[in-house]
Amino acid sequence: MALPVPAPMLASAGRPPDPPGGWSAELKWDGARGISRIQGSEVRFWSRNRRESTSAYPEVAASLLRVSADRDLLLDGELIAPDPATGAPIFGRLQRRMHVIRPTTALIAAVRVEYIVFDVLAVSGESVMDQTYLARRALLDDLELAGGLIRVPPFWNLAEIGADRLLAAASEAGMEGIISKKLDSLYEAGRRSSRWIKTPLRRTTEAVIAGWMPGNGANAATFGSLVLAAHDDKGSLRCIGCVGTGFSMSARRALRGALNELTRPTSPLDAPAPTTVEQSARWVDAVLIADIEYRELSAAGIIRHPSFRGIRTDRTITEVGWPK
DNA sequence: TTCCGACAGTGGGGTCGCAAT
DNA sequence: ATTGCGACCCCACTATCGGAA
Repeated sequence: MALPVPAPMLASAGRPPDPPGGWSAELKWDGARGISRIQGSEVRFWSRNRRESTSAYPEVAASLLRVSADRDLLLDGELIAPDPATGAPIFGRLQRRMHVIRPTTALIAAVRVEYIVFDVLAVSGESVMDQTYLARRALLDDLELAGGLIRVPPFWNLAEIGADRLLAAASEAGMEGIISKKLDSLYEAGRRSSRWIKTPLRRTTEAVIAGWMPGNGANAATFGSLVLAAHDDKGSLRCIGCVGTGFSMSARRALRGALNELTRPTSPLDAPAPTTVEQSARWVDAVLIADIEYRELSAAGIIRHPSFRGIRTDRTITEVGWPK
């Protein structure tokens, strides 16, 4: 009988382990998690939430079938869409494929998808999740799956390569960070484990607080998120997104008090914000400056994965330039 | 009839705060 | 004191459906 498809093991966030002895490290791929099962001539994919996604990636399934050579396998990895120019995975590109149930051949040709296999969970129908990561990686290498749209990524001994060096290399290659994995750890299906630690590369910027969005539940009395803005290269104050995380409850209350004093009826921005913001925002005078941490700027100039770090008092709003 | 906007669904993610350990 | 998990948030993209053009 087929093994039930496990939910993937998840990494907790944090700095790379120190001391680094007994840990491996690899690059973090910006894509969508994919558990795959090869059984006879059938290949199927499941997402992080165990929703089947096979039909979205028919060409990847075909490629995986060719390299699997009739072995019964359960694999864990990441589906990515590389930038044709640099090879670095671009999440936005993958999104053009992710939700398309029956992609046309034109779409498949336009947006190449690759499967990065970084773990093996079962061989010949037998679970290997109770083997160590080091042992599973050895098994994975023996399977010789690389080829076509299938890649088996390298991993390093963290103590030998050094976290700082690998992070710098990740940044250089346009990757989203690194993942450290304890070499003797077992596969903890469905759990966010401290034996896998993801260290994303993040940037910081300053942003003008232009308003706030109402909150729900515990945040109904304060705010849901802050509307952020910055000056573009022409000096216009434009919305760069909203931040709704990173505040303690006491910071939320204090900020809401300060925002009440600054209320104004109209937007302080020089250009309209995105529709959803325009519809619900409560505007304030543009005088407060927030420290923001984020992953990257989207194509539309909106910060992705923002979190609030604090209020800056040593700057004036004219100094707040476009995030880099 | 065609086009567009709003909305839901699914993917990715970050934190806080409290209960359980 | 630490850890796990639920409850809040964030952005982007596609699919869908109803109403406007």
